[in-house]
Amino acid sequence: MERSQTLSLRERQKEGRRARIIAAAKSLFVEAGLDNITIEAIAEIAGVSSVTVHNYYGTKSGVLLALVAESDRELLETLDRNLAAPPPDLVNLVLRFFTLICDHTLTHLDKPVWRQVISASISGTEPRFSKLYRELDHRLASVLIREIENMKAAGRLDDDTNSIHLGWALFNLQNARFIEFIASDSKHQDQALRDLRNDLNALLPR
Amino acid sequence: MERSQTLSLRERQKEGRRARIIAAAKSLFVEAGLDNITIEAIAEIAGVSSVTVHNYYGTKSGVLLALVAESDRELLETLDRNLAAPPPDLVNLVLRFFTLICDHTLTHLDKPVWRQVISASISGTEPRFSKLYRELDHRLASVLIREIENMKAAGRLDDDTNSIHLGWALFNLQNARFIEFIASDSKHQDQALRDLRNDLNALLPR
DNA sequence: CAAAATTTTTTAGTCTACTAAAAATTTTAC
DNA sequence: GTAAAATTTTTAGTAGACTAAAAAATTTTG
Repeated sequence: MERSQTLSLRERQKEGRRARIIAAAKSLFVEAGLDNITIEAIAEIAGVSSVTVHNYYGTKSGVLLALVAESDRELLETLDRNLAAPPPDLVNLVLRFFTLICDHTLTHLDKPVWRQVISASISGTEPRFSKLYRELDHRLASVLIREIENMKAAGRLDDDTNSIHLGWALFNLQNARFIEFIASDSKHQDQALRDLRNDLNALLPR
Repeated sequence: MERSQTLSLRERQKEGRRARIIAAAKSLFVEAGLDNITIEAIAEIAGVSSVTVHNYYGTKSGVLLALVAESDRELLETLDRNLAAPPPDLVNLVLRFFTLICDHTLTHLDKPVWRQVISASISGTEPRFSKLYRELDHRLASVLIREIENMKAAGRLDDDTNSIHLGWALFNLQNARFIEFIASDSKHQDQALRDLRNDLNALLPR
């Protein structure tokens, strides 16, 4: 709050509007779902005009994108913090990774909203969405790859393992279960975890 | 054309309109993309009013759904026909499976349209879409599971392999690469195939 | 062939995202 | 404090999905 020297009044006001808009959108989206919310409603709660929302974020999906970008930053921090003590084996590494991701996503937004996010990332209508998601996937896979290399260095994994290929394979596997988890309201997280464990046990040599 | 006894004139006309609508939609979707096509345009080419299109299919996504349902039926037939001679090992089974799916999807619709399909199946806005997709995934995974059991019966696979778990794991793995393939215009099918091969080699014991 | 039943079309209208331009407001710079 | 610059709001409008009800057309039925 003491940085009035670096940011002009105008910039601070803009920042404030931005923050108010995504805060309003977040609560409304979770409350009623993306499709049932109008830009008008967001604008009203944020105390700006609907045209301003458009000028700031372009489209309704643009607002959602901003929401998600924020959440992504935190997820990567969370992973770095909580994967610190590396699990003893591959299966538990992936299960832990999966659990952290599920926990994180649900504390920020709910399933219906995440569905819209994943949906938008695939549809390609909003190229920024696709880009953001590709980048996030890359960063997440990198976390797994890093951990695999740590395990290799610690002698807990065969030396001729290809960390990059294995990392991506495991990421894709858990991501499929993540999407399945998000796509269905009735799918519980512990069930998804069991399914993933079955996947891993069926594939990996013991 | 000789079944005027079983189908009344009215039913045949309805059938005809239905067929004309999805044929019109198919060509228009591929030509210009879902978002750039209006119901009006579909109706005009099909020779009906726009209200009729709504009455028949509900929403624009509903039209797309009908298109996809048709394609699904054919895909399952194709798989049954072409997987007849079972490949010698797991990796080649999955690679073949993947190739058949990619080939089939691209002969029917193009990537932009398939993106909308996958996107709609996840968004959950159109519950029928999600349902159709869950069912298709189930059937596709069942094909893999069946082939795995054949391999087990032929002694080419360990007897204590859990076919169901392994089948789903492999399906999810190839499906992740399929979605990646569809999501990006620049991703070529042979590159996707190489990626999938790397996934499989990294995971499966040799 | 005429009445009844069915279905489509026409008509009219709502809703909301999104856009462009003019008008009003507010910050900034001197 | 005032002129200039930046930014928001107001205003006005387009487009297209979707809906409801009345009107028109067509098939079916006896």
